[in-house]
Amino acid sequence: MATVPRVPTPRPTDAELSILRVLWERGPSTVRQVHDVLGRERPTAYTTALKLLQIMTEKGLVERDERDRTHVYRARLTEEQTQRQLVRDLLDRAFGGSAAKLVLQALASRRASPDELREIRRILDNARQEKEARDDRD
Amino acid sequence: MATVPRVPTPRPTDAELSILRVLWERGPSTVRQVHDVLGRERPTAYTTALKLLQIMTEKGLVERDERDRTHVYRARLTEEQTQRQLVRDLLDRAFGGSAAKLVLQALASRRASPDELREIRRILDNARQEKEARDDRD
DNA sequence: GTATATCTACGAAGTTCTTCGTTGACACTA
DNA sequence: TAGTGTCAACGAAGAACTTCGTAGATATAC
Repeated sequence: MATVPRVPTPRPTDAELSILRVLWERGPSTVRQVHDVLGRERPTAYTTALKLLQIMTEKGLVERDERDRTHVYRARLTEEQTQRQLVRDLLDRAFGGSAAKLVLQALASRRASPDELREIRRILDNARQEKEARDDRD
Repeated sequence: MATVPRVPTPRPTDAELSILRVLWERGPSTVRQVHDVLGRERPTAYTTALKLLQIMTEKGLVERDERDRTHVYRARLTEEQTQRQLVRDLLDRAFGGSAAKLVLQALASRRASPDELREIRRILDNARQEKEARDDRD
């Protein structure tokens, strides 16, 4: 019986994030599968992926199914949850909590495509409508 | 004569970022001044700030004026440049390069104030106008 | 001038991060 | 069943990060 790690999951490190990306894309995976995907970008030893996944299990970043001899790992938080956590973290560490500044730099750092601009506009409209709904209700 | 590091400045660590925040706010500062500001949040030894600033000088994150016995440090990149770098980095590491997703999570992670929403709208309008200007020109 | 305070430089300890080799258990196959 | 391959576990090495103490130089105060 795996113990369920309490408390807030720590911010994933760079290597841990690269593993999470694989798990989000592939779904629950074995060490072998994770290692194979990572190896396409940058070859590393099998035990590197294994060790990382073991540590991530201790930290509560992933969960491990040990029923078979070959264990199966899956991300504990969704991609969106982790993204939100990372954004909040960056907001605090480097943007004084100003979401507007972060958006500004997001648009400046990489030219957003027209599709993306449309998408962002849609998000903003939704945010406004939600706010109006809240105001009407209150 | 201090050698000017030519490599791209590395991503600042957490402690380094907290020092950069002080330098951006105060402008060029001595170790003592940086240490005093940091100490208000979390007391540390004077030499901790000193060592950090020495390392940051080697990395090229800050520049040091050694003309006086008491050296004066200043951030090598502006706050905006660093923010852009950090956003780009996070975009690559966790968002598959999608600025729209990052904006979405920025709005979700911390309820943006009406002022901020207005500001973000303004930014978007500017982005659109710039694009139209480009299209007209081309 | 001597004592006191302040500054930089240096080294080192303790932690985390990343990588890998080795070992022993288990599975498959000829 | 002997040999080959795969797996998890473990330890350890090396780098980076963060913290601080000590030493030596220099300025300041009495």
